[in-house]
Amino acid sequence: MGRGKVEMKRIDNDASRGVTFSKLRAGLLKKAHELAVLCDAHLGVIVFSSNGKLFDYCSPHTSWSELIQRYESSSTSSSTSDIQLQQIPAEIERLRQERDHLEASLRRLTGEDLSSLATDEELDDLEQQLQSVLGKVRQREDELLTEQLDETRQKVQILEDQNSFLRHMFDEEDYY
Amino acid sequence: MGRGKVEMKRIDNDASRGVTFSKLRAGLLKKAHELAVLCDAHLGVIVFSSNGKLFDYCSPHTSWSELIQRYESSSTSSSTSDIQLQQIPAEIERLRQERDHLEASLRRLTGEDLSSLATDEELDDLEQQLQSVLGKVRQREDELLTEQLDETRQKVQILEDQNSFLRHMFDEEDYY
DNA sequence: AACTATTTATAAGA
DNA sequence: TTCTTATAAATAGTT
Repeated sequence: MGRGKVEMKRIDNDASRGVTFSKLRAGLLKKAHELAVLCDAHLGVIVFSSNGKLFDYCSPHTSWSELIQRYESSSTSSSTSDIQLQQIPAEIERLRQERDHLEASLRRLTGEDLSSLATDEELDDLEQQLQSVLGKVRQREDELLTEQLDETRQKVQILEDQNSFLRHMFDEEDYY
Repeated sequence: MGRGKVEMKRIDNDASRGVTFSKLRAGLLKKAHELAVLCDAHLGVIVFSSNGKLFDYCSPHTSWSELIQRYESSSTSSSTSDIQLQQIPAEIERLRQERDHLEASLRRLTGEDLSSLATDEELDDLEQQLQSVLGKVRQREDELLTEQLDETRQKVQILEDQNSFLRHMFDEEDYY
């Protein structure tokens, strides 16, 4: 990509290898981010330059320990005999599934992923649910307003009493 | 890159997200290989699709255990070499917090915990959000109806054609 | 799974 | 190093 093609082999010249490294590394991490965001993938990239400097990327809502654990459980069948250690990954997997499920519910409820609701009936249910929540919200707003009105009325009452008292005192003073 | 720009947000449609995932994943791994070969870098990429399938790349003359070890010693000053055991409790904690946060968001959005929204303004924001989702849902319902109408009209067209053809055949038969 | 109109990445030059 | 620009490459929408 650029003014000319490049052969797929190590760039000999030290300086241009460094420059190209910076450019390609930036491009790679950007692409990684795009894949993560657009496709909702969990991913990570680790890069060491030829002189040992580290660069890395990890998708949102992901961590390297998650990636490495999932990698190991996907690619190898562990033969560890330690029961406690074996139960930890199960707990992690349970939490991940719970999280993924909650994320999906949230997306549905915020209308971010309506395409997963294919039928009239499902959409109708969601509409009902939203209407019901909207009703609750409005009711809560009413309550809040009523409370505020009550408070304010009480204040008015107190102030009127004070006012009347002061006026009375003032009137009495006039007699002297 | 392509016929149109794409917003940097999760692709809602399941099918196109899958297609895009395949394309972008292939691109990412190719770029990773270019960086490794051209610039003599040691690098690795791990990708999990949103439905949990694993893909990975590791540069030539490199292994994941090497990358992880170097990553550990580059990014932390810890001398323990087992990244997994060290980070498991943190990972569990991270997932729990993420889950709790999602649960809280969901409760707010379903109106189960409106008492946590104390001010008029917060309630108003929620009302706005719900209205907006409701709008999207109704729009989606309309789309669905329109699609169904189109399909049905096409069926009518096809049946009318067949009908007319059959009628024609029948008429011709009468001549004999 | 192919095709192409476009967008994006980047090699070379300044 | 950073900016520019011509060109190669990737890919979004389409078939």
